[in-house]
Amino acid sequence: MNIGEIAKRAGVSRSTVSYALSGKRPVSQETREKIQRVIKDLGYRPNASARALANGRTSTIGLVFPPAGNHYTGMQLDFIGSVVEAAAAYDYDVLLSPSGVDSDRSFQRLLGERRVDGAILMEIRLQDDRVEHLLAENFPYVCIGRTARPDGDWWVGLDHTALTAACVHHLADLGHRSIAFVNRPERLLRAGYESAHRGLDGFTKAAAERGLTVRAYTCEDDAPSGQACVERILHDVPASTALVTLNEAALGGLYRGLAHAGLHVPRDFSVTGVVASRWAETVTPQLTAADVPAAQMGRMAVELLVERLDHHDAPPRHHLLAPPISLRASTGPVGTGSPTDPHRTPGFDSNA
Amino acid sequence: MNIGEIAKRAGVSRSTVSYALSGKRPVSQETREKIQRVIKDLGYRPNASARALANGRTSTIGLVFPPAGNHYTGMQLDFIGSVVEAAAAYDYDVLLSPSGVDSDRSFQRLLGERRVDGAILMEIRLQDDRVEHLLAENFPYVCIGRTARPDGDWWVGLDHTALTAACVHHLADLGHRSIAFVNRPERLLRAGYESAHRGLDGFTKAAAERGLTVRAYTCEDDAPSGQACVERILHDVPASTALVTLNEAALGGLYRGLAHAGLHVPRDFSVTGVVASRWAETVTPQLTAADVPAAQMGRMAVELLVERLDHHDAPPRHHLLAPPISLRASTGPVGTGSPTDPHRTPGFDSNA
DNA sequence: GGGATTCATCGAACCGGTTCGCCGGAAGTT
DNA sequence: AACTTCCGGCGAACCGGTTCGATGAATCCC
Repeated sequence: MNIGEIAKRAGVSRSTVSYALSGKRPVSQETREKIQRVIKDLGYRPNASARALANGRTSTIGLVFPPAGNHYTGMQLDFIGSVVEAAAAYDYDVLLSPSGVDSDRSFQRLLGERRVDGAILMEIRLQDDRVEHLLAENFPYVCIGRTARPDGDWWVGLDHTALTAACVHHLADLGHRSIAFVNRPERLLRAGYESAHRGLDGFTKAAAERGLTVRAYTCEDDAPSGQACVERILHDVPASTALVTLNEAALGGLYRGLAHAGLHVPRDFSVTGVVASRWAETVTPQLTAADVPAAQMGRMAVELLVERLDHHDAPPRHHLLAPPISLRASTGPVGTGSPTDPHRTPGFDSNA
Repeated sequence: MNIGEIAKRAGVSRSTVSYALSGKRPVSQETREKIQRVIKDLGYRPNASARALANGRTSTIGLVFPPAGNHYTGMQLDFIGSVVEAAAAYDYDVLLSPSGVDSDRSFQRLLGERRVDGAILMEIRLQDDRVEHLLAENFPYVCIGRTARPDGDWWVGLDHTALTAACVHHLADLGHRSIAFVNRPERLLRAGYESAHRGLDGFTKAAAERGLTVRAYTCEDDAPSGQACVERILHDVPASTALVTLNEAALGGLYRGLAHAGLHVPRDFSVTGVVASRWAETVTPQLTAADVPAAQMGRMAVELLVERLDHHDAPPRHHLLAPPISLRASTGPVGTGSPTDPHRTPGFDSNA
């Protein structure tokens, strides 16, 4: 069922069918209606590959995000969902590419073989070879996150530096003097993930400003690691009374670790960080956090990309977001009781 | 940069370049090397649209899942991740389509315009018009979930009936006599989502067998709704001592609701259900649950689809999974104390 | 040494759309 | 009546690959 078949049955040429569909040249009322009737009867839809080949656009955007194996976080889910939804509104499909680096086969497929018109990159690194590559190729893209040189680039990002600093100030204002930082996995920090780096920077600087005792940890993206991380924190600095985290996936484990140590949140120990509100509200007590507006960021990324695709010479644009801290229930003033004096029996989780 | 350019620079015809690349006809060592050198120098990669047009296959599979707006669950994330990863192993890309029903524009784009070679459908309904449509069109697909008529169909699914029944028996064995069921949102139940229906069936039948007092609830896919749901449960049947849930996204809220009511899990109240292990381990105490092997299911779905694509006349296959209940820490024998006698102060979550 | 075989390569057609240039006839102008 | 203008539609070329049949040279066999 192709355009030739439609043309034949409508008794016109292929080009006339094409013009009737695209409207790029006038077609008489009469023939247009005849063509549309045939199309409807046969349930014809133009072949996407042929169309893409002819006009050089696939109407597809690539969403590049690191591979699984390790875990996905809920925030990534929010990004994916909002990107897909926003793209649909602009009549774009979304192709998923699980690539962390330039050299990935998947990345080459997507771009080299022109499967997509443009790309949205997630999990940006400060030095990101994917970005360098796209820049060199002049391939349209938008980053969710920003590299070390964000000027003249297309991105939508969070001001992690400001956000973690705000968390520190919030805790310092409540009287906390010894605070831990729970980062993303060490592997990601080493690889130069921007959120991990900028978050750590903001934390460190703000802590120095306030003269706090701090210690930074890395933690895998899962609950058991979060629990283990809290154990390390309390072992290293038993006087710790609060933590700031970027690690959404470990959050449940952090809470569990504190509960096992007999520490009540927020009475004995405060927890805050940078987390999507949807997940911050999942834990009990609900997390006081800088809410990551993941859905909004996904939408914005699509909007920027569409703009870039529509106007090939549009000047670079970006959005830097710094949402305020939402006060929920996981932070409070430093308690008077010793944190090693549990208010309830540790180890109530019998098979831990 | 196309195949003609490569041919010209290598001093051969276009067809020779094509054969050198595909290996479908022998090409002399000498010319092959020359061609490969030129290709490498120019960084050539064949255009995917042209290739798709010529050989009628896009090397892309569609992943059809309901739109956002409502929330995505973690389980869906696991499916998406594992499908993408498995597809990559077979050299397929994954195109996301946020469509719940046949009539969605996105669905029509994907299939009618032949953007994909096959589709994987998520969130199956007992009567699913998408499945009917694909069946009628003889379009290759695999369902994650099964319709009311699963015979002769391609799918990988969970035996929700058996799983919820197992949860009931587990609780009954522990002495629970009054159990609540927390289902997915009412909208989904009405729409005929298979997990919601089969899960409810299994729950109801097993409860009848064991002569238990039960009550079933629907609950939106988020924490606040979970909390509200627990309040309803305790209001309706104060003597309830356990619940079974299919609602992963509400889990955190269910726990919070119990905590607010002063009920300790598992001493005063047991919780179990059907949840991916990754999320079951997030909550404290960790959830005793039938672990949804989402990653495995995603892989299997891709394998089935690839088989179907490779052998167009392959007989229908499916996998029905019924993972055992993983005993963690959220269920226990019915306590001796009255459940309305809190062991700790309710409302400790100060801004709830 | 001539006919059959093998091998590497080429040219042309095709996949299913889009787009450009052109043409024939009706309408409008003087 | 002859000349321009306008409109609707047609045919051919093109996008960038794949694939089939044919061709010519080298090799083999009796």
